[in-house]
Amino acid sequence: MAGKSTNPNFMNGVPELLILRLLKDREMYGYELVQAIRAVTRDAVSLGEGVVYPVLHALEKDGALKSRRKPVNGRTRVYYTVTPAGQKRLGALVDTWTKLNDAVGGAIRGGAYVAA
Amino acid sequence: MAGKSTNPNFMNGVPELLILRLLKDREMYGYELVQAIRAVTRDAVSLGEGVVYPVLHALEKDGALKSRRKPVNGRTRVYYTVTPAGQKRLGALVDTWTKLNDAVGGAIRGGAYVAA
DNA sequence: TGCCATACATCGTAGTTCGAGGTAATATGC
DNA sequence: GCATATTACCTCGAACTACGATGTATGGCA
Repeated sequence: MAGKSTNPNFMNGVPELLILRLLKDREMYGYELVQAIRAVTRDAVSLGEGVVYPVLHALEKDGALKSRRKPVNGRTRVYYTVTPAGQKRLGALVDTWTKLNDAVGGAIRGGAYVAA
Repeated sequence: MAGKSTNPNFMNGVPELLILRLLKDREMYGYELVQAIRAVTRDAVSLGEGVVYPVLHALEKDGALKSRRKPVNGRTRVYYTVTPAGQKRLGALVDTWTKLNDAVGGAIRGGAYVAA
């Protein structure tokens, strides 16, 4: 119920945010994203392929991403780029994240609840 | 799929953290917590009773909280306090939250991945 | 008396994330 | 030439959270 030795439960929504953010800088493919996320968060966040691919598909279906297939060395890679809708979505995500962050951070530090 | 007009999806695990944090300062009852959370986060986080009560029950079942019933003006309130186990759990939660926060914050701002 | 706030609680639904597993092709080591 | 690891895609079932709706009951107020 509490003891899941994998990623913590604050993770919800974070994969989507991270993926959009990384793709904003440059075109990438799924397998590459998996490693890029580990690298950019210095292993603090480690998403498996079973997380990344479904998010990618969902985002594309929602029109936030566009994909193109590109054969490289016989293997086929699916590269993703962020659409304008995706940029907007990323902006909203970052905004919400920041707000929530301030609120929770304040609660952790501030503690004191001044009753009416 | 994306358009949920309620709380964002970063919320996972946050209710538990917030509840433990508030109860660490002083004994409180469920209904009070619902409002305290709104107050302390300045409405950035708004948890319904359908969120707070189940979390309270789960935490007590896990030994992180202790409860006592106290009649006030004919109504019965269930007051909760944090156990040593709960304190430890809160500590771990805050730690994890902070780490994740740094990682995601860095990814949002930094963009570029600076190896070692 | 009717209504709202207090105060507890549970249920079904919806959405995420996770690990495990499955398919292929290329590169590497022996 | 052959086994293994790496690259690269993908899907599935299980588990968990969080949510709104709903239900019960009491006290205060008009």
